[in-house]
Amino acid sequence: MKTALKNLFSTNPSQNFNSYIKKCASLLKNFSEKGLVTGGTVLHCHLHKKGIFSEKFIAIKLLIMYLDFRKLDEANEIVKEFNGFDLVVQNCLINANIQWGNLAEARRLFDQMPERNEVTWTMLISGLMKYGRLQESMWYFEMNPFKSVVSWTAGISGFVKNGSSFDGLKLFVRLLESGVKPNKVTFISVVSACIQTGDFALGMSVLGLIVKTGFEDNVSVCNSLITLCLRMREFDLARRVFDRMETRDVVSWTAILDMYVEKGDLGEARRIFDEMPERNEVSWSAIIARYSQSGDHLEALKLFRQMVQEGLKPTISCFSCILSTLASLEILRTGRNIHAHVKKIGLEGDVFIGSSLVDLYCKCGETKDGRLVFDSIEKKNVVSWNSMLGGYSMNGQMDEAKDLFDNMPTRNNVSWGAIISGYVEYKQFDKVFEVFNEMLLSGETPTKPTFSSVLCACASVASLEKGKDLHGKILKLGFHYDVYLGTALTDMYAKSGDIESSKQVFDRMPERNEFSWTVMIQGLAESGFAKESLTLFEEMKSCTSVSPNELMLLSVLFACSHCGLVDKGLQFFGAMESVYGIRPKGRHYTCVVDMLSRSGRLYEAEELINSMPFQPEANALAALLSGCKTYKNEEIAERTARKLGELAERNSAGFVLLSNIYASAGRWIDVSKIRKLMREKGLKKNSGCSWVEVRNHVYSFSSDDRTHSKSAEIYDILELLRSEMMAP
DNA sequence: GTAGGGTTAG
Repeated sequence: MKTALKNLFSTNPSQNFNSYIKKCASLLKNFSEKGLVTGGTVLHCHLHKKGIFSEKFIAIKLLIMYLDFRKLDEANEIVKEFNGFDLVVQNCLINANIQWGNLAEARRLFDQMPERNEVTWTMLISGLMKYGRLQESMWYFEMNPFKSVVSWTAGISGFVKNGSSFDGLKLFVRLLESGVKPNKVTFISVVSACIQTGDFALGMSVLGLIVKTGFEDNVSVCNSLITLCLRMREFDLARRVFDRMETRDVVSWTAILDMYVEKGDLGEARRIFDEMPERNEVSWSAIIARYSQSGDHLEALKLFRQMVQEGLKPTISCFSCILSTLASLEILRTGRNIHAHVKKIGLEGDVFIGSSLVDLYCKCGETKDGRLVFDSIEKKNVVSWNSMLGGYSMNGQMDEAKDLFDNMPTRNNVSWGAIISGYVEYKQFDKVFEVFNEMLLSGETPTKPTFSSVLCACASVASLEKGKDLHGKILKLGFHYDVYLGTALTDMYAKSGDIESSKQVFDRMPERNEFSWTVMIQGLAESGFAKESLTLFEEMKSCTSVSPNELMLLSVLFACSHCGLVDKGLQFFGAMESVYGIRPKGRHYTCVVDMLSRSGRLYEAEELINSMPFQPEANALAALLSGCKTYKNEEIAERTARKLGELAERNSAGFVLLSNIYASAGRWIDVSKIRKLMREKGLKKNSGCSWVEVRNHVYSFSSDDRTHSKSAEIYDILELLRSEMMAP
């Protein structure tokens, strides 16, 4: 900005007046577009000093600039110079009012004008279209005595932008009949109408017309043709159009970049991006968005920083994309900075940015901040509602989530999925099935992730019946080829005790990932097929590139423990850190302690506990104690019980185990002492629970309360049964 | 040739 101004100030206006004026005009336009208020004001002062201000050409540019900046006093000064009744000046004022949304004022100005021209009419037509007032706009269109190609195009593109492509195309036919020649802008709008209707044949006949009228060499028309081919997934044709273009602009390059992005060829897209002669915000947005979507959040963040460093202003979509990247990485600090920046430039209420901010705050656990942003979004859409709903749901605020869900203006399958996944995550399984059934009744088709969460619920309550039902629905939709759903089905069958079906689903999966192998190895181990589990683990290691994880190794240790392969188990345990790079957790130690204790290797078990770098789980001590009981080792039992007592001070599991051990030894006085201690400390044992399934509804029962809605009746019947049984 | 219509990303 500074250099441009300096250049201008150093040239003498009288030398080449016309080019000087042109330079001023283009600078003013530039300042206006980029919002550079200072630059504009400085140039205005300069022109005033030189006395060039009276040039109408310049004065209009200044007026537009001040209107853009909303500097009304300055704008009024200029209007006064013209006594206020110049046609062009009036047109500028009408346009400004339309941009600001003051349609009534724009119409008032229009009505009181002594004469109007083509531009006056067109501005009103396109202005009304912009605000979706199609009928009014068409009324003015028909009244317009001038009807140049620009007003025809304003009408066509207005329809297209409002999603009424068909009306747009009808208007285009009328244009052809009227004898007015369409121009490049008309064709661009018409092509975009073809894209919207998805009618490729129509697109091709428009292409024919474009060639016939000689617009096939126009850069912008070709750009829109490339987009048409892309949307119709005619990638080769798109590439051909691109290749035969003589000149290409940044839009052409971005369109072809988008083609590779669309094809999922991120490598080629990146190559194009690096080779592009020029890049703008949209090109950057395209590549950043794709890195973010494909999960390479760090690369997306890197590119975003680079973009800002190169002095480009991120667009709304770019902000929203980078906010969602930050959400995935859970980087709240940077997110808050961007939030502050977005607020400063007045974009906080934007629906895209707002929804991303809601998501960011919720993913970082700050639902309150998320709610504040949500409430500030001006025109909420279903995505914003879903972000807030998902936010509550993922943070376990199910009451808030349900409340929001019930009050949503519109729901889609993502909304249903969000609330269901919350119920699954927070183990309210009866709610899961209730809401899922409601969803099916409403006619909504569940998404793959939704099926996956409901299957997880089936696995958790071991409901084979529901699981099979879901399997059927998944087959019908052709979702069974999906890795995640295949894995979820494998897990569901294994956890519901149908290990054969589980293995069958696993074997038929066209593709397996780390999770698929994990659930199958775990399923086999926990269903008592220890040898098969170990064989599968070996198969995975030798045939795939999947590397063992924490859970798999736990299953492997569990399997070894259950088929008495103590030394093999110890070998795996030893290899965990050195070979697989996984530091053993408490549960791995517990499993090995259990394995040693069961086989009577009590001293080794005790030694392992003592060598642990952190506190053992209460279960590890209990396993050792139970081994001591089996192999009658009073000495170790004594020491272990003391340790368990110490542990019990801090955690209820220890207390429960200790009291169980006392109970099995018949030491009832100690048992009641412990129970009393637990009550005093406010520790509560998680009570056991069982359930029955009646007509698609799961009823759960627990020992310590009467939560069932019909518990009074149930107890009455129990009493009745008891008296029946006692009767002689 | 000062005011009005268009294409790329989400």
